Amino acid sequence: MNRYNPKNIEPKWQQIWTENHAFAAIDYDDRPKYVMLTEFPYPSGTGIHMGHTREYTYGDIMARHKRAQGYNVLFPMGYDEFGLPTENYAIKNKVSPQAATQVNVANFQKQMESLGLSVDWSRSVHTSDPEYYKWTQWLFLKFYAAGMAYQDEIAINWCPHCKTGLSNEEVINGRHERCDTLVEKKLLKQWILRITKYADRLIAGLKDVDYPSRIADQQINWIGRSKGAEITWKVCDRNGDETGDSFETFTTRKDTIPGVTFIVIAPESALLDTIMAPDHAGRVGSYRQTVSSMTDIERQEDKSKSGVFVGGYAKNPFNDQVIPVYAASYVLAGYGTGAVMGMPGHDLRDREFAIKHDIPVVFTTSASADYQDTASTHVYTGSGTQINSGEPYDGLANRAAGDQIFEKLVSAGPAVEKINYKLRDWVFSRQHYWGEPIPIIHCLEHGAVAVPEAQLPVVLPPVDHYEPTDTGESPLVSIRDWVETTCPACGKPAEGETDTMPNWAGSSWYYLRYFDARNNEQFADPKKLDYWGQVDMYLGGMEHTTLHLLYSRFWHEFLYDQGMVPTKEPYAARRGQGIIQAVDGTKMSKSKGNVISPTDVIASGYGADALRLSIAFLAPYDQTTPWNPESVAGTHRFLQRLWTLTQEFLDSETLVGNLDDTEAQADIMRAVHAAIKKVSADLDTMSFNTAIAAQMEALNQLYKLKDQDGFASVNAWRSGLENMVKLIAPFAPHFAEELWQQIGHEQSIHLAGWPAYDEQYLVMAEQTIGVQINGKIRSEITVATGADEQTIVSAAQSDPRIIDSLAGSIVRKTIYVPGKLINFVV
RNA sequence: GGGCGAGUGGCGGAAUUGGUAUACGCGACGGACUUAAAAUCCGUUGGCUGUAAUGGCCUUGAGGGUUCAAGUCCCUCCUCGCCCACCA
Repeated sequence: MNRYNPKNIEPKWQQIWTENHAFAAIDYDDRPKYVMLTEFPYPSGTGIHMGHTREYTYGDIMARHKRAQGYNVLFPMGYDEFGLPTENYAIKNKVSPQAATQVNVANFQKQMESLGLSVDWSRSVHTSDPEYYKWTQWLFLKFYAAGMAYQDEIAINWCPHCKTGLSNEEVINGRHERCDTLVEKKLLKQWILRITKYADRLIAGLKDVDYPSRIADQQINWIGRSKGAEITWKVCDRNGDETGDSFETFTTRKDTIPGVTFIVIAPESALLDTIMAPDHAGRVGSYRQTVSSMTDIERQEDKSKSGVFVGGYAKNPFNDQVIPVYAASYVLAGYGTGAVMGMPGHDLRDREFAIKHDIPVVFTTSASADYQDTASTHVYTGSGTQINSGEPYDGLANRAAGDQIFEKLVSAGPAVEKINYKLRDWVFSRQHYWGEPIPIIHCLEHGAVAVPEAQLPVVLPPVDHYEPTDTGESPLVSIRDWVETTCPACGKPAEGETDTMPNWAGSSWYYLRYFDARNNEQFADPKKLDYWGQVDMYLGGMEHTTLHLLYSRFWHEFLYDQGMVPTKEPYAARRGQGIIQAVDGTKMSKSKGNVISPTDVIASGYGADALRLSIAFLAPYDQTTPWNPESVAGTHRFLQRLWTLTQEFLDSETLVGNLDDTEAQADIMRAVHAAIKKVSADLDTMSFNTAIAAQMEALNQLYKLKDQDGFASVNAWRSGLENMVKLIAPFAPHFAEELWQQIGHEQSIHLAGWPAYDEQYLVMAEQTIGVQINGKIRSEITVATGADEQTIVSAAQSDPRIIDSLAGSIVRKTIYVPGKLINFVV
């Protein structure tokens, strides 16, 4: 009998699959289509890790399952090649990013192939290939033509280490998410995409797709839509004489307007110049200086509520009260109007500021005594009765009072309804070499002019040095013969844009390219876009929720508006896989030396199939869970047991005829069909761990049955084992392919279809019913399936243990749950 | 501070609409095979108790509640994880 050895069979089948193009997706095929997308990797120098392996294993299981079910499955893969790590690697090792990328991609390719992924490699895309980024540039020009891309000199997040601008999404806790350097502010002329114009659409679109609520909620929170009132305040002197200037504040708490006792303005705001009194200019100026010298994180961490009185006043439009205006760092320039009404009665930050600067506190909502200490930082923000607001507002519910106050101000003029977003426009320029050149030519006469379509792609020129410059300009600036060009509009000398796109550009539309990866005429043929339509399932990391996932939805919605894609949303369903932690439950990291490499596990002799199985068996797909090195041994053992049982059957098959033991047959069929039912249901809900458990259970059953009856019921055994192999095929494809062949099939198992279960095999002649007394299990009885309630009740009552337990009590009520249990209430 | 989620054996984790808690796997222990080890196979494995059996009691973070019946529903609290965060 031959033994299971993954080292012999895995490379063999990988080669056969490749040679036969076994997993090619077919355009316009009659079968229903299914697009199974996993995020494509950034080909770093370290190779694939457990996170990749988990994601691609899940994707492959689903792709293979759908294929078995008769779908025309597109399971593509590509490489997201542009980005800083490669550029930094290139600088350090004095190689070109192109060369480094090539090496890394080859390594990734090899490692992914060793997992046995059923990817259609013929469609793979490479974002740094000019044939690909030609279309990224082309799409950028569509944004530009539609007024969705613009240039502005703004204070951007600047990473002093990487010497590049960053989007808000790339700044985590005031640090650059890639290199952990403290982010500074820097004034630079930048290309910006108007993602804010799609804020509402990006929220509304979530209704049409199947995303887990934590992903949808996170996007909604990130967009941060809030509806409130914009109030206009007239600037005045301390006596209430108006200066003629005014400004606006935004609030979601209209009911607190009567309790506003001060105004705070962001130190950066130009508003201050019109409001501050000349004799306060010195103090305000030095405060502004102090604040602007702080990094983002210093400012965030400074909760001291520093600030200065600017010597100016404003008049409360509700009650004409004259209140002081301050400049304070806790007000953000970028959100709302950069000015905030201080309502220390019911806002914690305003209270803290009021306490520090001796400003009176007024309450507008009644609350328990706890909350009425004006020196306390215990602030009531709940609902209650309106107070201190005069007639007719006092005594109303505070929210209702707020609405009426707002209406009064609207009709009088100084208030208007306003919607604010936390989402900012997307800073799209990077001052780096290793990215798509932005296809724009700057002409003295015509300004920014799009590079004509026929001249795309604007190819990255070879350069000697990739280091970013200290001036904040891209290294491309020094390639003069690349920069110097002519204006497409007037033909006069002009300069090409030297900023490149962020690494999120190429990944914003890559899934569309898989539909038509080799098209030289269009980014994709509309007919193929129609055929493949939406991505049916998109698997990826939770960390991309407010980055790549949001960006690509934005691009797609824009393309839909341009009539370039047939669907509003790119991804019909999205799931995020959990993280595999190190054995000790901490994050795997190189510095801790606790990284488990999937390639090492495969090489150790367990093979890819056992690895895939153990990853899928470890925990529910979306759960963070520690790696258990012993679990591969367990799944390997399971494969080996299935292998051995099949070999034993094949060896015995010729020796024994079919003895047609109907009872043994029924047992075999029941065990296997129960597994078919469970595994099929679990695959639909991505419950991979229980799908595998069900197969293990069935195998344990089969071993027991073999010990009892041997292999005499040949037909049942053959059918049972074939079905077991079909069930394991999506999880352990090489293993299944090999066994399938040994059982005697010539065609690949991926053409064998998915088994259907037959309910008739699942019906048992007898069933056990739990017998409870007052809800506690006291015994169990075995009755014929389908026995009526009366039979079961009397069977239970004649059970010796129940007779014992019931002795001396009166049964008041009997509850019978069909097929499950019976409960006597005494 | 806001949003989302979780707490079940030594460990990873199971448990349809409330209906026999601890499936499956790992580990551990005992045994078979072996000169020995690995591998493989068989058995035991929530806790306490000890009348050793068709036994009793307890057990899903803590406490209360609803119910014939609660890991599951409700209330109060504790702990942990993730994301966002001076967003008015």
